[in-house]
Amino acid sequence: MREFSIGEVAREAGLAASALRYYEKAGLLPAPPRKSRQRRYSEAIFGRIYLIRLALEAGFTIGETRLFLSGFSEQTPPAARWRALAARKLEEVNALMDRAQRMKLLLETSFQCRCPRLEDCEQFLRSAKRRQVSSC
Amino acid sequence: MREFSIGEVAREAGLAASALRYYEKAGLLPAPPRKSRQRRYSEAIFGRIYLIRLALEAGFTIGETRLFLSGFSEQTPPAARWRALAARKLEEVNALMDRAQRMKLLLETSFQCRCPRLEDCEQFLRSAKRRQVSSC
DNA sequence: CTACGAGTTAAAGTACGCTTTAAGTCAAGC
DNA sequence: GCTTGACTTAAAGCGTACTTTAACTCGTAG
Repeated sequence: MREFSIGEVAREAGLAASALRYYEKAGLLPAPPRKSRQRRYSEAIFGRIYLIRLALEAGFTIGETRLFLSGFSEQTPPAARWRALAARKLEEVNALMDRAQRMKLLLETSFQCRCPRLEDCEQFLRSAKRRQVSSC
Repeated sequence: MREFSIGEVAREAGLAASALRYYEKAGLLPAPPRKSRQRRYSEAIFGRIYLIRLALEAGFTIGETRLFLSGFSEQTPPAARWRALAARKLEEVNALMDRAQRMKLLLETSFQCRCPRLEDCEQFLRSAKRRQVSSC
């Protein structure tokens, strides 16, 4: 099986080598064997990185991602710890989606608003929240 | 019209006084008149704060929020600058909603996954992305 | 007069996810 | 032997949105 240097892994995974070292320090990646001090990764690293990116891009923090990864290896089926985290995180996701919704509404309604004064627009936005669309 | 100290405003708005001073420094809030060095706010401050929180909670940065606020006062209708910002921001919102979706999917599918080994779960999650739900 | 509570400032600290820097190690090519 | 390029480390830096700290100024109550 092929071995990869940190630079190769970084290139293939689309990350900076420094990010990989950071993940290792943070306990997201295992410390790989070395050849004359340099890290040698096996193909398996890419799967791990995929999971890490999935979690991080999904909005998990580093700590949560570590928990996420260890949630699988420590117990079968996924630990209660991970389930609790997932439940808590689902609430956050819902808040996130609300936020995105509000953001969209803010953008769209203030885009529509032709009020000359800020104070009027404030009313416009407040009522847009309630009535979705109105006149100003 | 009643006047408010920074502490009163903070209490009513549910913010820290330090946050209000921070907003002022950042150009989000106008520098209010002083009474023996202390800030005295009028009722109008609450509307302004409402807009600021709306924008910040919607995911705007401080700089964007400043632009958002000044977008109204400088021109009528809202400046081209603000429109450009809004358009750019709408793309970000869409990315945000995608992210929230992915997050939800990750949480739900990994919640369902009973794989003993991380590597299997990786496959599970990968395929979940394509097929939405499958067996593992 | 003195102590208290609330306000003032500039500057430093916080958390997160990295990146950048400085200084050094190592194998390969000329 | 020397340069080149990729790697190594620890530590500092970055951007965002604030908070905290330290040292100070007030007005009021006792």
